[in-house]
Amino acid sequence: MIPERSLEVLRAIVQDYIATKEPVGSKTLVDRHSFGVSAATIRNDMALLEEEELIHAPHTSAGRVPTDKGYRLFVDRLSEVKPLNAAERLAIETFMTGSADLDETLGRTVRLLSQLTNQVAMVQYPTLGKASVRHIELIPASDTRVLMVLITDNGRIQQHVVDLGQNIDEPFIGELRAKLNLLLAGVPLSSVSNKVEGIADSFSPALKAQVSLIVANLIEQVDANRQEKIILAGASNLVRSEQDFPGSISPVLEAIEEQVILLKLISEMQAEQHGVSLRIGRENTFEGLTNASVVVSGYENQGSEIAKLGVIGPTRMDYSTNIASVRAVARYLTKALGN
Amino acid sequence: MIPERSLEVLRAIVQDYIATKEPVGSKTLVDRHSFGVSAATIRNDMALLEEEELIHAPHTSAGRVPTDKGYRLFVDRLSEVKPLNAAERLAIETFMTGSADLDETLGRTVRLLSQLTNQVAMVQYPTLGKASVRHIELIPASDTRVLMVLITDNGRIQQHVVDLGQNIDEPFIGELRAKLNLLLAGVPLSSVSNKVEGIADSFSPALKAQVSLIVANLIEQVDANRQEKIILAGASNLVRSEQDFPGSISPVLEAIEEQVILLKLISEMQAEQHGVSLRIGRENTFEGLTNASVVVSGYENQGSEIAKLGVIGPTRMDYSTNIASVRAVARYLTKALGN
DNA sequence: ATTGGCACTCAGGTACTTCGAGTGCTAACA
DNA sequence: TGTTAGCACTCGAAGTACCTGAGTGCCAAT
Repeated sequence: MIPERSLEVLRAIVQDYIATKEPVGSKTLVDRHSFGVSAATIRNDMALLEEEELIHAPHTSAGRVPTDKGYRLFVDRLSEVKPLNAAERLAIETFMTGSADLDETLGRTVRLLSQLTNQVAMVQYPTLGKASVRHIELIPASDTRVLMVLITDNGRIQQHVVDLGQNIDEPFIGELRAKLNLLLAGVPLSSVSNKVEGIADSFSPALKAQVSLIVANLIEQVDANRQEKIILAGASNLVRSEQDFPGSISPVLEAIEEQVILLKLISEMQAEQHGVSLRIGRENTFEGLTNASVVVSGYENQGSEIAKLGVIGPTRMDYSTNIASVRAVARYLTKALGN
Repeated sequence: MIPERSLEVLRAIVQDYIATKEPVGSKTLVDRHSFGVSAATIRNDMALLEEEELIHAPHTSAGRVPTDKGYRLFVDRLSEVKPLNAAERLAIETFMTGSADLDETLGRTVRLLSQLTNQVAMVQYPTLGKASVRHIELIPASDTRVLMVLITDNGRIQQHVVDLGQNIDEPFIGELRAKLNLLLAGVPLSSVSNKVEGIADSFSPALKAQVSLIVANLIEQVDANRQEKIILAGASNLVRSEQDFPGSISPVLEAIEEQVILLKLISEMQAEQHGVSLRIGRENTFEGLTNASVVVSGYENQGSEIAKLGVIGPTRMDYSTNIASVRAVARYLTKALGN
């Protein structure tokens, strides 16, 4: 068990290092904080912390820097989530009001989050996993093409154009639309492909090909929607904290440009405490993110989590405020989606 | 008038500098190229080029580097557009086939362009300026909300949800849909707001409020669509060429994250030769882009230019291949949109 | 357990030197 | 007139040496 004062020393090291970017030594520590003991005593504590691999000295005659493990202990046991100040709350309020459109709401959210944290912010589009079909619309969009619109009960709307390769028979389209809606209204997206299986059989042989085409597209669309999407903002913030990344930030930038990586990362992260999930440094198994930390929180609609949002930055980030910001933005977004 | 051989020297300097990233001196020049004259003669030519402000010496005892003006003369008069090699053409072909959806097509295009050029690539969404209405659809999306879909004759589809604040009367929606389509089919987007002006009067007073709401939303949507949009890819390429940006790349990244700046920039650029438009270094009046070059080309649908695409990189970029790539991708995109 | 004392380490800064690629100029040459 | 060889000069980059001081670990005393 690590004694109380040693943990206080760790907290002080993390805080000072985040604030100054400088490795922090025993002397600076005692006069910046009032421990009531001498520098030599602090040194003993530091030796203990080093043994526990919570801190680490870049070289013999330098101060100490927290390790990933040190940061982890800090956020889990030593840090408090800083409440946002009035200005920040105001920024959130004004940023989030007055947008009805999902695209715009999420766009604003991601920019807000990146401004608030000075990190790279990401927002995942709502997954359709638990959603069900509210309505399917088929609209002739040209001589041979039909626009298919899929509306889900969480308000998400997806559209896709299907080219039938032959002239459209409007009454047929109407009939198909009616049948599809009868069959699928209220059906969870996950069961759509089962439900529509035999539908082509109820049409005349001449039309079967067209029905199959449209149905195949519908299924593809439902599936494609499970393919999730992420939007980013504030990549330049990463460059500003470049010196925090040993080597180059290039791999980091590449990783965050690759949606697949981010989606995988996000999906692996389950809410821990405060409703926020963290990955610190090497806890990220992804090549290129081993010097980065990720802060993620879920946001909800109709009482269940539909997607996540968060920030990515150097391990030397201000966890307290970033966790607070991510959490607050997630809550406001949940609220905004409530309408 | 600058003599022929001096221009050849300039060409050699630009090419060598692009290839090596090193300021190029008279000696290296003569043994890399066969000018048939001595280094001293080349030095005389260089003195001339320096007087014309086409090249510039970073310091007294270093080689020369092209100025913005030098690059400009190079691309205007000395460079040939390199034809793409087989592998590149293949990459374009495979990348662009098999996507019907506009979003996906443009998404692929921008990634393709960034891969091809190793620069930051951008693609502007088609403007609706010259487009006209093909069809308007109104679909109840919940008890009180209506999904409005606007289809334009260039195949673009926009949707928006309107909350009527009261329960929906389906026959009324049907009537309004019919009237709107009768009135607006084939009408250019720019005239939509004029056309629909009096439409509310043809409905009973009880319904006027709802009609006005929907119409207002329609107009807003048409206008909002004139607000253009750009997608980017390959920001990490910028970081890889970081040393080409004196000071920091941070302002460059900020500039390209700011859609408004890019849109303004793009709109100012009119096609020059080869159908491609260039801005080199300080020709970009935007703060933060004064060390960057921009290569842009328009792409077309139905015979008229609908939007632009291009790349952004350091002034020390390979203009010949980048111009070729931008032009080729623009053409393929035009072709892909033809279907 | 805490502290003062002390020898030790080592990154980073400063000062100095060397090296060499590249220059501009001049005088000679074709 | 254009070209060339020769030469003195410049100056950044790289190497060397040295110093400084923040920080350390350890020990003996409290």
